[in-house]
Amino acid sequence: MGRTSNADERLMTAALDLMWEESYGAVSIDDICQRAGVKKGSFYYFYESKSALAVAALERMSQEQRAIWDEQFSPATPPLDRIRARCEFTYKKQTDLKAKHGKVLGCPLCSVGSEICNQDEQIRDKIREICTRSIKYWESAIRDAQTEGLIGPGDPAAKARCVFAYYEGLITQARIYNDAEMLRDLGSMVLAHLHAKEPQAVVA
Amino acid sequence: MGRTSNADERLMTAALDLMWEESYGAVSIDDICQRAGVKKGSFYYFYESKSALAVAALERMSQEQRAIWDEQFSPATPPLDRIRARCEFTYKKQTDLKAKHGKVLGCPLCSVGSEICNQDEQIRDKIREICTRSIKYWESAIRDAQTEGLIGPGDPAAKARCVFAYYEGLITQARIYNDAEMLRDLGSMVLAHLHAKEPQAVVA
DNA sequence: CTTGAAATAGACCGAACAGTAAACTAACTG
DNA sequence: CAGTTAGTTTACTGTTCGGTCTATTTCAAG
Repeated sequence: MGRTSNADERLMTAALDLMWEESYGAVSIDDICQRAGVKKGSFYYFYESKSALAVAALERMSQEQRAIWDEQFSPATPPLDRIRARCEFTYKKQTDLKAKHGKVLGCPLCSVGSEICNQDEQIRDKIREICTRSIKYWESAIRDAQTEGLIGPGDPAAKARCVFAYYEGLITQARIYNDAEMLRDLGSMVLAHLHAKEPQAVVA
Repeated sequence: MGRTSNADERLMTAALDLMWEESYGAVSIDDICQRAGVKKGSFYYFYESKSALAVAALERMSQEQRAIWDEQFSPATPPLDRIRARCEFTYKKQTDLKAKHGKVLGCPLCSVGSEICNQDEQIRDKIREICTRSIKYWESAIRDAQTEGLIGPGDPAAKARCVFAYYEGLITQARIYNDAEMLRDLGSMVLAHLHAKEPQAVVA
């Protein structure tokens, strides 16, 4: 009944893209509407605020990425290979984004999260939720690696939080310095961080 | 000749505080003027824009911190102790900031840098400059530690960038999760990252 | 004490902003 | 095809924003 629309999805796409490229605060509702090809009236028909749209857009992104994460961190894959796969994917993705936008965009969880965590509770909570969810992938890989004796002992959850901080920290540096090549050896760097025995044990 | 004023310094203080607490984009010139007790006319007498003020405020902060860095990373101190001192200082500072503001504020270089690096070239360049400068402290400590055989070989500059990314990444996580206790063992975590032989080799 | 430079005050402007209201259009449903 | 519902459009509001302008105040040097 009634006419159909995908304006809500176009708005999510536009909002995520814009706040990823620039920042949450630098993007106005008018900007989002313009990029999405949606009029302001329709915006408020679907979302009550920019904040609500951001929450929806982040959750959608998280769900879209889920299959990729599940594949990369498949228990059928040797645990350290999972980490390497994730890191190589990230390097490739940041490289592609730079080719497309001329800028390294980094990770919106980190850039937007750090920007709004003291301003907007809804977005902050959603980002925390997504981060916590993704740390579970790292944690599981670390636990499996420990079981196989590939890395040393110690609380896998704590190690996962550290690896996540390192991983996101490097991506953030790549954004600030606009240099995707800082992520070329991301896999080796992360595995070295975990004290994993490595073919090349060079890069710190 | 003419009257004197410290309004320019009050503006720098207010601007840094506000964009540290919230974000660059969330703070208006009016907000800064109000907190500084300065009228808009005076603002534009001293600075040509919010961006110019931010650059000045960041540079001033960097200069004010310089003595602290020089002391913590004094070549008279054993290299790994320098790193530990810096990390303990950071933990204490973030704890104090949380007690004062009710929120973990993290590091403005990272939060503001990640926010505006694709928007404002002046601020971005200033932040890169300050980051690059502070990485030199880490690099020198790492090189000295290598000389003393405390950590393994490998390009000290690259290692320093990694440590910096890890250090800032952990601080960013503490901001997002509003949990200063994530930084309690910052020193041990950073030293473990560097594969330094440690009294307690537990935390990853 | 005078004079002029340094600094302040605050009114003002236009643009951009978030948000509203109501008329209008398209499509499915019976 | 008539009615209903979902979605769209546009014009409009009041506010906040960045930025300007000019009159005024303060102070220190001559």
